This record gives sequence, structure tokens and C-alpha cells, in this order.
Amino acid sequence: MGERQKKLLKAIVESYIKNVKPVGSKSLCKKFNCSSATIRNDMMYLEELGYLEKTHTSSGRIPSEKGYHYYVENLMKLKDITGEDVLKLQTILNNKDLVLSDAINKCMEIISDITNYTSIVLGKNSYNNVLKQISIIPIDEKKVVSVLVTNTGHVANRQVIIPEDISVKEIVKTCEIINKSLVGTPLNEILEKLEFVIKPEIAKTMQKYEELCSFFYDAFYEFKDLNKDDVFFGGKTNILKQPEYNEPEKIKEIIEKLENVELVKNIETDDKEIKVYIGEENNFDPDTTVIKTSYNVDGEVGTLAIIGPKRMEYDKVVTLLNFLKNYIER
Amino acid sequence: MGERQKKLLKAIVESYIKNVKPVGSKSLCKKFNCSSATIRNDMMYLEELGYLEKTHTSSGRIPSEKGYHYYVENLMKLKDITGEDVLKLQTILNNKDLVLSDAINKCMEIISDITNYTSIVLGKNSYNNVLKQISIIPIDEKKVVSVLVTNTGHVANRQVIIPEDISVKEIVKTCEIINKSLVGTPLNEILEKLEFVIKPEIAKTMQKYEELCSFFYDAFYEFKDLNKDDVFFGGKTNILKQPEYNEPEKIKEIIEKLENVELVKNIETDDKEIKVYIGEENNFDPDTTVIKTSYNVDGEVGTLAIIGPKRMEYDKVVTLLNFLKNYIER
DNA sequence: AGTTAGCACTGGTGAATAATGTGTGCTAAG
DNA sequence: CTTAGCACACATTATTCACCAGTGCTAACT
Repeated sequence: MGERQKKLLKAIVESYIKNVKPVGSKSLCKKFNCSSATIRNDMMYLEELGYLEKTHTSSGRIPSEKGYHYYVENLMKLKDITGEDVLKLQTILNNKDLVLSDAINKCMEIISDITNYTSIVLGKNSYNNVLKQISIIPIDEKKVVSVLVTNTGHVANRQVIIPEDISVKEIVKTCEIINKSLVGTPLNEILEKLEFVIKPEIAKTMQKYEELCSFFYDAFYEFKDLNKDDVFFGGKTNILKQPEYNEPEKIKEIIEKLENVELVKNIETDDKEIKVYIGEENNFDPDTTVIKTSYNVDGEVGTLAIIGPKRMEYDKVVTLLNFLKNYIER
Repeated sequence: MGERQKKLLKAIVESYIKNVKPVGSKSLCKKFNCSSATIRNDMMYLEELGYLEKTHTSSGRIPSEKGYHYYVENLMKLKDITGEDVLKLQTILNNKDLVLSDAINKCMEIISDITNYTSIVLGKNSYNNVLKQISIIPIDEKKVVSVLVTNTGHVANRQVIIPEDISVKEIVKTCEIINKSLVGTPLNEILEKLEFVIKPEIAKTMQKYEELCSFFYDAFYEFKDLNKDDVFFGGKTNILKQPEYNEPEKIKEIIEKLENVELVKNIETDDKEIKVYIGEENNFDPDTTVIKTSYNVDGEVGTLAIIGPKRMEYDKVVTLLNFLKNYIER
């Protein structure tokens, strides 16, 4: 691919990103100081290589997924990190009163607003977290609330019904034993340890050790969530402002997917780089591009993702994500 | 309005609800054993009274908002509480392992699924709740987590940064005092009591009482949320399956509104009856009907709401809501 | 007085047609 | 290698036409 062809591909991608409509040969004449026929010849060549496509036999060209890819990897230039957008982000990030996750969420919300794409934060709430404390708080004769706190300050709670044959006293006592023995245990090992450490231990002193363990199994069960992704959307529906979402079925399709928690959680990544997944190669929606990266701040890890049309302002998004990621990771 | 005219209005409303298209005079001939001209005469009369409308000069009639209203109040018959739908609800409601709010949410989800309308539960999390316990759990040198539990078992938590000039010890001690003095206090009075009860009390024994109170003010501040509505959607986008949502703008408009938390929270009601708000008279969206009612189960109160097109299966929705409300309130 | 048949009329719907414009591929000449 | 010129392809839009479902009105009928 010659130099002019590269420039041409770049021009076509950028024009299409900006103007949404297929770009024809004539529109590029002045820019390249040559006739439309020349442009057409190059276009044909780029199409043969698979970088361009036509929507119908005599339309202008649009970039193929391969074309976008080439653009992202070889042609685009990251923007300078300046301007009011970045200023907004900095203001938030410098606010020391904000807990990290809140700051990240707010930043992603802003990025969503200035780009009109949908942003997602998948905070792996307590990846690698260990138990800091568990409390049992009796609510009435039939119910207690169990509250679990991790070493990073995440909290989960659950209401549990007290089985008829157990007394609150026994529960509280068992809870104390658990606190003594299990503090420092990674969350995902808690259930296991409950069975193989706690049960034998309380078997010595308590009659109803089976029932008690089963009760705590119950109480801990939903805390698994702490290990799961916590999903935050910044401007969930901003992507609908993109002109590609102009027909009912397309809108409903994307909304459906954004509401599908399982699908969204799939976006999670632990890739330290910012990766761009265009169309078919993301497993979210073949008509979109997903740009994502992980972050890791003092063991608090998660995923930042932006979902937009394939015709996305790649340079802008990558620049912003890059800035945010670097800033929070210092 | 004569007897036949009432029957006619009923037939028109029900036909339109079912078939979505304006109903013409001829389609009702057999049912009323008369000619289309007769029907037309009655239709004209009903239109004069404001119960019917035309979409254009020579279309069939559709019910006006006034017409729907008359239908709901005078014409429709509640369905029998039978069938598999109700069975599904009962199964959930009989599951004793489910906490009330979860059971309600699941039921509303089912109602949304069988009707294809959007259902909302606004659980006033802890209306009238009082403080049961507050704990301070140190996370590291700079952070603590405050955990607040209410008498109904609701939990709120918040990470707070420790001001430089206060020690964790002092915080924990103050916390104990708060627990002694403030347990039983309604949540919305906590901040007030912090100022006028706690501050004077700790002023006796602690030097930095000002700073400590300010710290706890901070720690409590977001717990106000507990007094706010907790929004749950059952099948948020089910309403999009209704044929009226067949153009991009309409879809985007309703999605926008459903994403607008403030607007949704406005739906809240404390009306014990099931009320139907058709079109302009609901302040959510003039093209929809909102059917809502409050529930109150042992002091746990909230709002159940269904949002659908004005052309809604009023009898079905009211019947289902009625069943659910009565069942949970025993 | 209420009901009905008949008729002219209105507006929506869908198919067919035509006109226009934007773009292409190809060829041949510069 | 570049360019002008030309025939062709397809999307878009507007126009027309026929059709249909429905109405309002009038006059006749029970």
C-alpha cells in the first residue's frame, strides 16, 4: 500500500466517522490534488485489499472492519491531552473527598456525555478482597441481618430468616468464632472454610453445629456477589444519539443488550492495554465497537469500557481512556 | 347515555385495546344486531360527549382519554382471580425463604412479562425506620466504613476518610455513645440529634467534639438515601413490545424517561386504592397510562406501578395489582 | 322516533412510474 | 501513471393512480 493510499484510507475513515455517509471519489479531489478517477483507482485497490466496502454497486465507499482496524493500528494519531474535556476529568479526579470508584464512575459519565457513546465500569468490587469483619444484627425474633466488610471497605449485607430450632444466642456465638478464625480469608474461600474449619471447631462446643453452619452458609451465600462485577453505566442510552440508531429494531436490539446484565458483564477484561474490538470481534454486538481496558489501583481492579458504533471517534476515545487509566493508576 | 351506547363504548374500547386499529361501524353490526348506520349514529353521539375520537375525518373511532376513563370507572369488569398467571404469583408469595421486597419484585417482574408493560416498585426502603445499630469498621489508617442498620433490617454503608486530627479511637468511642443514645431514633432525625444531643454529650469528655460531630455528620450524610425510594424495574423495556412503539423518536422518548430516576421516583404514591392515571393526567408521559397503588406491610411501605400505553388491558392489570396488594398485606 | 339503505365524499395505503442525482467501472487518450 | 468521458447502477423522491375502509347525510321504511 503506497503512501497516498494510506492517506486516502485515513481520509475516508475520518470522513465517514464525521459525516456518516459513504464517501465518494469526487469529494476527495481537492484534498489530493488529483481527479476523481485517480481516487477511484486507489479506492478500487483498497477495496481489493479488503479495507473498503460499498453499500451497493454504485455508492461511495465505507471502511470495512479491517479498514477500521488498519486505521486504529497504523493511521490514527492520538490527540493531545488538553482542552476542557480533560479539565473536567481532572477536577473530579482531584477531588479528594470522592471514593475512587465514585470518581471513576463520574469520569466515565463525562466521557459518555462528550462522546455520545455508552460507557460502562465493571468494578470487580472486591477482587482479592479478604474478610475484615462479619456482624450479625438481630432484627426481630425471626430475622437477622448479616453484614460483611472486606479489607478494602466494601460492604455486603443480607437478611436471613432464623431457622426455628436455632437461637440468636447460638448464632452470635458462632459469629464470634467465625470472626476469630476467618478474618483475613479471601472471600471466595469463605464457604469452603466454613465447612472444613468452622464446622469442626464449633462441633466441640455446640450441639446444633450442622444447623448453624447451614445457617451461615445461607448468610454468606449472596456475598459471592462481592466477587462479581458491579456494573455502572454512564449515560446508558447516549449511544442512541448516534445516527445509526434510527430504526425501531436497531434501537430495541441495543437496548435489549444493554439491559442484559450477563452480556454486559462479559465485557470484563484484565488486559492492561487499551484494546479496540470492532464489530464481529467483540462479543457484545456486531454492529458496535467496544473499547476497553482494565484498571488496577492498589488492588482495586475493574474494567473501563466504551461502546459506540463502529464508526467511532477512535482517537478521541482512546485518548480519553488512556488519560483516565493513567491518571488513576498514577 | 343509553344502555346500548354504554355497551357500544365498552365494545369499542375493548376492540381497540385488542386490535390497536380504529374501530369502524361495520365491524360491530353483528354484535349489536343492527346496521352500521345505527352504530354510526350512536358513535356520533359518543363523540359529541367526548368519549370517542377520530384519527382523521373518515377513520374509525378510538377512545379518548375521557372514554378510557369512563370505561375504567363504569364499564370494565375485573377478571376472576384464577388461571396460571395468578398461580405463578402465588408460588412466589408462598416461598417463605424470600424476603418481602424480593418477593414483590419478582411478582412485578412476572406481571410485566405477562402483560408486556413496564412495572416499577418504589420501595420506600425505610420509611419510618429507626436506627438499630451503627458500626464503625476501620479499613486502614485513612479510611473507615460506617455501617448503619435499621429496625427493619435495611443496611446502608459508606466509606469515610478520617480527618487528620482525629484518631480512630476517638471515633469508635463516639460511635459507642451514639449507639447508646440514638438507637430508636427515626432516620430523618439523626442528623438533628447528632447536633443537639450527641454534641453536648461528648463535649463533656472529648476535646475535639466539633471535629468528631462533623465527621459523623459526614458519615451519616448519605444514609439519607435510606429514606429515599429504592427503584426496581421489572422488565424495564417490556413496554417497547407494544405496537405504539414503532418509531425511533417514541422509543427514545420513553427510554429517556425510564432512565430518568427523578421522574420515575415521582410516580410514588401513598394512595391505598389502585388508581389509574390515563395520558395527560399522569405526570410521567402523556402517551402512557400509569396504574399505581401503595402497599404497606408491617410498616414497610412502597409503591407498585405499571406503565403501559393508554390502550392498556385495564381489567387485567388492575386485577393483578389488586391480587398482589391484597395478598402481601394479608 | 328510531332504524336502515343508499350515496357522495374523505383520507390512508400501496403499487407503479418517472425523474433526479450520486456514484461507479471502464476505456482510451494525454 | 493520470485523466476525461461515457454508460450504467442504485438509492431517493415525487407523482400518479386505484383501492379501500370508513364517514356524514338524506330519504325512506317500520
